[in-house]
Amino acid sequence: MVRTKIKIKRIENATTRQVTFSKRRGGLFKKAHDLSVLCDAEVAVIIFSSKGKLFHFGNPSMETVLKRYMKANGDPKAGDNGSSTDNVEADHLTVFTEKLKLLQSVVIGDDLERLSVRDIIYLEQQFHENLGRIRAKKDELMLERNNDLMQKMADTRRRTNVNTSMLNRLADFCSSDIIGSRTFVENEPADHVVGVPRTDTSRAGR
Amino acid sequence: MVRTKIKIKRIENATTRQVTFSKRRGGLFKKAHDLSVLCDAEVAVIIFSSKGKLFHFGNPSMETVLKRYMKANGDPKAGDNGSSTDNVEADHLTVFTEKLKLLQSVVIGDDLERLSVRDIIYLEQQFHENLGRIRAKKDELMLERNNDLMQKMADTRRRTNVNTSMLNRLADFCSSDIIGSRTFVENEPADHVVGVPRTDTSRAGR
DNA sequence: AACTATTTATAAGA
DNA sequence: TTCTTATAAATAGTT
Repeated sequence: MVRTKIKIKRIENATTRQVTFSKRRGGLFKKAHDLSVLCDAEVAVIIFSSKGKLFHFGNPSMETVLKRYMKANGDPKAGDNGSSTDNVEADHLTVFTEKLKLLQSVVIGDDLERLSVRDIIYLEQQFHENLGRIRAKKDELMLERNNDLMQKMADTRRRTNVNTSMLNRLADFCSSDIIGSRTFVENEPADHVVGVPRTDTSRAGR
Repeated sequence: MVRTKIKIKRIENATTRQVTFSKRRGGLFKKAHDLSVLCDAEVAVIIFSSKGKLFHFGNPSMETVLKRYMKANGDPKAGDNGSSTDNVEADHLTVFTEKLKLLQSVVIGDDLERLSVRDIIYLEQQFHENLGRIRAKKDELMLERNNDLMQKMADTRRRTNVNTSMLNRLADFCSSDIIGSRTFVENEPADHVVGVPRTDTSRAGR
């Protein structure tokens, strides 16, 4: 985000992690507060630090929001509650995160320790195939996006050139016998084109 | 925040409020996710829109964080109930199968269609890293297994040789002057050794 | 804790 | 809704 861009992955250095936690916790609470005020929403945020310390924010209050959540979503332990567990639309990022987490747990957890050679070869194959699909999809997306960009640049250049030629004609017309012919330069060379960035599937092993 | 700075107070225009809600909800979930990953924290966010619709985010899961919150903070209504359903350790093979199924759904399902370029690059990275771990683990396992095998073969050969030499001595003793010296052949050449199969981690990126 | 150089989030407009 | 863009806000690394 700032002096340098960082990857969203666990910060290894404990001090840095603690500082970042403190800063971002404050930021998250502020965002939660702003959202609840601006949009008249009820919001609760619960955070446990890696050392187990609890922080929370609730508007109008933790209890209000949690009770409402239990009612809407079904308290897992507190007995029944009519019907309404599936009208919840989980956020897309949540779904994505849930799946990734599970994926991590397959490999990071001790599952890997307990697998047989046959299982692990199967797992390797699954990951390999999926990686291929993901990369194909990525290339497709990036190519698409680049085509859009090139299209836009072409449009811009065309418009610019039209303007330039009009200006030139205007200049010719106005000043042909006063200061001689003076033309405006184009502000873009004709071959200023964005190439397709290399997505380079062969380099996979970074 | 942008084209103009706004005051943090309820947005009166309903359309604007709805649009802002949608944008900021996404932003809040992303920040919550980033915090949990970067700082190894457990985070839950619950949002009710002004029209009563529920949205939530939880890492590692809503339930995990909420239970922990109840325990830490004292659940106002549901009295404690230590250890009921969550200390059950499911069968290992079942867990593994479940996880693989979920893994499939990440990529085979239509999730892939809905991902942004950023998400997909992240996903690629995850798969790539995990594939590396899996291959390393596989190598380790296979090497280990091979060492075991070699050990066993060496033992067997040693025992065989001992037997052979005993038989030879017995034969010498019993028949030295009946049929002359006859020795038993060893049943294995000395350099019959199993090589380590190539598992080739350099091939990671295809 | 304060400082900034950057990145990220986002309000308004299309 | 989704995209674009100018600008505000958040924040990583540094002091």
